Amino acid sequence: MLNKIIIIGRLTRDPELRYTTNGVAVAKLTLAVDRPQFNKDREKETDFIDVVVWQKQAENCANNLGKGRLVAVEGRLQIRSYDDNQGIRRKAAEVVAETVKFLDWPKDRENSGGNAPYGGSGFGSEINFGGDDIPF
Amino acid sequence: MLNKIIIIGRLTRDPELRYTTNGVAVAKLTLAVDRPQFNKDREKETDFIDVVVWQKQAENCANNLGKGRLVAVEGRLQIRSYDDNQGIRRKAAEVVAETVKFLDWPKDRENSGGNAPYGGSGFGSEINFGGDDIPF
Amino acid sequence: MLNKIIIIGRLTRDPELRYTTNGVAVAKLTLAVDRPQFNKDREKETDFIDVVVWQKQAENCANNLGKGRLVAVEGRLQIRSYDDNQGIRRKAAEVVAETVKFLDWPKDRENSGGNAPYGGSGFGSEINFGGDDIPF
Amino acid sequence: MLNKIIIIGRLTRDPELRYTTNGVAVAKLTLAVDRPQFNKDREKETDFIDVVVWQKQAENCANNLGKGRLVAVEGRLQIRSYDDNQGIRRKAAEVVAETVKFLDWPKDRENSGGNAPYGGSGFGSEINFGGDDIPF
DNA sequence: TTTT
DNA sequence: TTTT
Repeated sequence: MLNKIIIIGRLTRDPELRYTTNGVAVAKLTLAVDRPQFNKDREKETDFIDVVVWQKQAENCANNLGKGRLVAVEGRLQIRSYDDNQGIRRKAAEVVAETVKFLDWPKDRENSGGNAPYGGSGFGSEINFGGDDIPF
Repeated sequence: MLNKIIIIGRLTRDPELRYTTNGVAVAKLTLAVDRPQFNKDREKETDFIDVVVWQKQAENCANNLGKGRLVAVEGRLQIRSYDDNQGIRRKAAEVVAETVKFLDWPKDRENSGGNAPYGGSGFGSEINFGGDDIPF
Repeated sequence: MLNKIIIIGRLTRDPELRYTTNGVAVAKLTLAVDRPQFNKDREKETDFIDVVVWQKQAENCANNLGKGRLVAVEGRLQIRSYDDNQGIRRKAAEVVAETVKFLDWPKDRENSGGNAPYGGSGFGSEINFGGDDIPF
Repeated sequence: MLNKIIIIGRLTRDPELRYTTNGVAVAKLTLAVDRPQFNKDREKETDFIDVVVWQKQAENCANNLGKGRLVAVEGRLQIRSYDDNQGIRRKAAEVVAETVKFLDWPKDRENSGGNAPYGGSGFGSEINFGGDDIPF
């Protein structure tokens, strides 16, 4: 019904860009997301979260991001099932990115992984009606 | 940079449907969102949040929702400036809905405000590539 | 840095309640979260997401929820590493719940997994139980 | 029922720190949150969002943030009603912060508005100060 | 396997 | 102005 995740973290490595057999770009990132550290005595804990980015955003990430970069990812949590090389059913979790924002761009020049996957928006669509105002 | 809100609440009244001069449907909902009540002695507190829904989703809401219905809204917080009837600059806050989910539909037959504002998606786009698998 | 997920879905089975060796209650839920279906021809796709709930909320869930119930979970995505029975390093993904809301309670009498930020959990509290592991 | 907002933006001015009559620290920030710009021809649009931060986090923000700084705020949208100086009922919208993350700290030394869920705030803590009002 |  |  609803599945929304927002994470901020740093890339543990450069993005990995591939293309599907249909020629669609897809990039894989891994984000290190530190957990809040309430107890200074305990060692730092980190979740390493795989992120999948599609299409133009994938190429933007591949071209503009690298290991160590800070990003915000908004997307959904996807649980994939697959059979490993011994034929055992395994599950893989990854975040399918809707948007990727670059947070530590030098001097913050405008910076995002490229929204609008279809040339459309999905969001903020109301700003595309040629200046229509809300009639209330 | 990022502006994402998710609220669950009940409609305080029936949706109000209008059309812009360009013929675009837009609905206005008000949601009563109860705050968590930590202290049973204190009276219940509620935020009444205005929600704006566009296009096909607007008509879906107008046709299917009514006062008292429970919905989940995902969108962004928009702060609009306007001049009141005395010429004083005022601010209005509203949530511009990206998606509206109907949560108390009888028997939960599939139920949403209608996504895909442009026929495109904006989200979950990766499921539209004709069955392409992630090549990792 | 930031790790926030919100999902709405139905329990695929009754909650499983256990206690850590330190006596802390922990419940495990699995949620079926349907993906938005843009193409009516494709079959419905669903993510099955494991959710871990701690303390009083865990007992509330165990006492009040059952298979098929609709809930909203807010929490964080946790990636755990472990060695399987062949000594191979595996990863498990689960949502650690901050709050669980019951959405289809009969007549919607007040309904939540039990918040109680003071002395209760708030968020991430589960990481402070002296090293208790999830007993599943 | 559920009310969660996450915004990333820059402070339009230095934080304003005050204390309630009960001695509780509260800071007010205003964030400029740029909307995604799908159409390069249209001028940039920005939402200016008021944020209220309580307790230790308020002092952390006042001591460490200034105009122009980039932050991520997680919290809830609060709609307050009040009477203006002409006795007219007005509404004010603000985000009550649960956490504030500093995103452009020099060299990213550890950096947050101060979480501390225990004895600290967690979420919604601001509603437990014996009726203290926001002193702005 | 991991980032600052 | 307000929902269960």
